[in-house]
Amino acid sequence: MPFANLLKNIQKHVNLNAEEEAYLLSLFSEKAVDKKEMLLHEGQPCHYFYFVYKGALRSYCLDKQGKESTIMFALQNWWITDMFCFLNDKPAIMFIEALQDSVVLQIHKKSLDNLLLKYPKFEKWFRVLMQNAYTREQLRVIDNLTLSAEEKYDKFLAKYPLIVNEITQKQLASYLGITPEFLSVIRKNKL
Amino acid sequence: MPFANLLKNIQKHVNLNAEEEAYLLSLFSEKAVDKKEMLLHEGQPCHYFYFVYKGALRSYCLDKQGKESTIMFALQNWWITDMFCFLNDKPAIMFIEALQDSVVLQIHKKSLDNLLLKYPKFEKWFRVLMQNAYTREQLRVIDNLTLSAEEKYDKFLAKYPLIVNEITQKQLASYLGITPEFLSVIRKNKL
DNA sequence: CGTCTATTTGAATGTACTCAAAAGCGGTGG
DNA sequence: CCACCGCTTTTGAGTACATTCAAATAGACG
Repeated sequence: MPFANLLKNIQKHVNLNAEEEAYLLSLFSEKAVDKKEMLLHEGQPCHYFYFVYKGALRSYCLDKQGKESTIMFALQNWWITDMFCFLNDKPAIMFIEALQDSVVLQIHKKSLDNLLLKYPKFEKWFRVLMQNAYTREQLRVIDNLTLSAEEKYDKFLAKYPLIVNEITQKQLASYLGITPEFLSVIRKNKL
Repeated sequence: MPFANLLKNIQKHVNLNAEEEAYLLSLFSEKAVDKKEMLLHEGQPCHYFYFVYKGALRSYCLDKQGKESTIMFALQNWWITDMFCFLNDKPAIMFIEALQDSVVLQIHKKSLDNLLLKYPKFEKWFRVLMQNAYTREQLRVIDNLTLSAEEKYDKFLAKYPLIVNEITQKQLASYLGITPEFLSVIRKNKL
């Protein structure tokens, strides 16, 4: 029942009648992604917004020296895309890869635009998503400005205990903005 | 004409008839803030969302050691508040201070809620604000993860040339996440 | 003019990085 | 099922970027 989770997620914010529900679901399609497969590649158009039905994904970007920075991890029931490029029809600046064999429900940018035009009640749902995303990123900025590497690591563990099992140390380091070597040292010092 | 700017700002996203316009404006009130005056103090309820009609504001928070971190600067026609606490009716974790003698147009959280309920078309306006805020913060996270202090400084100058004139070096340093002393060195090396 | 804060400068320090080598682990194919 | 390959993790030495602390100078404001 991939769509049950999706509906539940959206109905937290909007009450839907049968017609709206049917129309909404008609816009999503299911897509399986194998572990290590890329859902989005830097430079490609970013046409889809993804709901994680099952599995785990990661978005990251590369700087000019080839260093990876993880933007976010997405577990079950999370949404993920390269939001800036999705919203502005720009070529992607990020990669999105599957950390495990996963299943996503994807909606095309045009479909989302149509949805919001045809049924403006969905505006609220999307607004709340953006609100939450904004305040989450703002907290992350503050943490990056004020915390030491070790404190950032501790906070990540406390905030996202489920994510830690799905990712490598290198991926976590690239989310925290430190080197994998140094994260290794931090972990050793905890023992 | 403080309200003309406000209207123009909102009408970029929503077309309003006379009734909607009148209702909207009835929810805002004008407030003058002197330089160095606080619009919001940590721990206080954060009931208002502010539109900068004139002047310049800054939001920042203090960590446990008393170190300031600037969250954002807001010039004319920008919006500012402690968004997380505003949306969730929590006590503020930030301060908002006037950098110059300023005038803001403020709307109460309850008024905004009523506005969105009564005229759902405003959802789109607020959604777009949140979208832009989100993608901006995400870029800032990426910059913090990938750039050196000097690169962050250069990027800030390029992106916000108008802000630089309104703020002290200490305030800029606390936005970039470096010490004022080190920013002084960076600047000296440019000459 | 005097006071308070911001900025500059420099020396000593620290946190985290780079580079390199070894060990561990997971997946793949024979 | 084991052996091998590639990637991740560990470990350590040397280094760099940025901080801390302190003192001197400059600027802003009443």
